[in-house]
Amino acid sequence: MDWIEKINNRKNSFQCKKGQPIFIEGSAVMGIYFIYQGKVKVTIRGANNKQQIVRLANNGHILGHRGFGNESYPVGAVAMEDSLICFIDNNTLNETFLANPEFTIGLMMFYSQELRKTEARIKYFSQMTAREKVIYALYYLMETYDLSAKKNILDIIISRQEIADIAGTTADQVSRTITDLKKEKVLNTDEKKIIILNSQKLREEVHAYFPLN
Amino acid sequence: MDWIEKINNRKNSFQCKKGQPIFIEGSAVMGIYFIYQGKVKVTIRGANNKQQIVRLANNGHILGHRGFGNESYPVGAVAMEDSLICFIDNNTLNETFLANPEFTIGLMMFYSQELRKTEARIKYFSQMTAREKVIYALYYLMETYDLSAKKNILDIIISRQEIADIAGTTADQVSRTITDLKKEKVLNTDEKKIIILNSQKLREEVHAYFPLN
DNA sequence: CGTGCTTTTGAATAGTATCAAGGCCGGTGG
DNA sequence: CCACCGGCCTTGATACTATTCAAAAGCACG
Repeated sequence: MDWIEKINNRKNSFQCKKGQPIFIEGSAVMGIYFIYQGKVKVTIRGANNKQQIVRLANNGHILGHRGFGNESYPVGAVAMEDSLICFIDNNTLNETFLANPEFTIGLMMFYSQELRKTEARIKYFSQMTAREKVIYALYYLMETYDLSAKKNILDIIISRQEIADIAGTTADQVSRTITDLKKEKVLNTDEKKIIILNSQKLREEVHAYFPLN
Repeated sequence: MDWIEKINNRKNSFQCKKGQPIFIEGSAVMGIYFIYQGKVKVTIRGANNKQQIVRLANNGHILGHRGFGNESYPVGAVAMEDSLICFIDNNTLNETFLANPEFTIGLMMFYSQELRKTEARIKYFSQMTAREKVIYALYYLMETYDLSAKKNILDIIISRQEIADIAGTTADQVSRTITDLKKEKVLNTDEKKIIILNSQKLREEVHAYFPLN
């Protein structure tokens, strides 16, 4: 995505430390954000403050776009590691839209794809078993935060509870499933990091839910 | 939504009978559709061809926008009653985007809101009980297809299975829940139509999942 | 007046969340 | 250096919920 370059002259970036919020659910929309460098989780609160991770974001990804056209952000964003964030205020954004229709179309295509992915996730949540949900969460982590080429290590430190918040289940179930997967030699853990031994097996188990291939 | 007027000069409409597909999941994207008059369900196939309704659409709503920027539609659309559909092909659409930036921005805002709604639904699916899911599905039906003013009748003929496909549960559970709600005097059924007796009660039960109020 | 489809209801089963206890590890303070 | 503490992870037992299967009733249709 080359949006960052297009708006680079107006950049207004800041540092965000691990665990620190970038913007808070329900707060007023000031503009949108891009991640220069870092890892961010986008969350939404449910009943009894149970939180659900609706998206994971990586370098170059956009944040806060759900607030566009609304007064407040429907979701919150929290840095999962020290991150460098670029902020673009509403005025700059609107100017860019009118001056550069192709930029607008590009952003619209991004929305279209996000919508597509999100609706696919609804299917997963309503039809998968707990085991499948956990596997899908791991698969999602693998896709978003590339495995380090050499050792298939998931390059992120993430708690069981956070995996559960992605999968839509409990930390207990995540732990059980990971234990099972270790016994089946599908993955291994080392110092809080997850090592994928058999990504093919993971793919097969959730494969039935994907459209086509 | 006044998009229809803006593109009215290029209109290309056709009739679609109940149960008939408007476009099919996985088929090539030709353009987008608007509903002049009718009721449409947007569905996505899951494992073992279990289908999930991701959205219900009514007069004036847009269809097929998920395909934008992709080769094939990720979802399918089927008429739930005889409907009049307006089709706009890709070329016309692209011309309109470049010629009319405000139209593009308007459509982008629509995407933003759809994304917002869809992500909220993920929360429902991962945290609600079966009873709550059914109530939410009824609530969704009420919001989308206005209750006929006089008698609080849901103006749509819909099977238990279809309600289950919205709620993400089974037809059995829908039947049980509806029976319970009848005993609780919350609703009643009459000749396949659902009559809401106590919409306040319905709202209260799913209320805890909504952001703010 | 059958035939087939949907709805309803019951019973058995499987799956999941919850609760509780124990283990592991890192940090803190004596 | 050791003891303690708190957080996170793991694992077992339990209770509950939901799905599945099966059967019967209702209904539309030819």
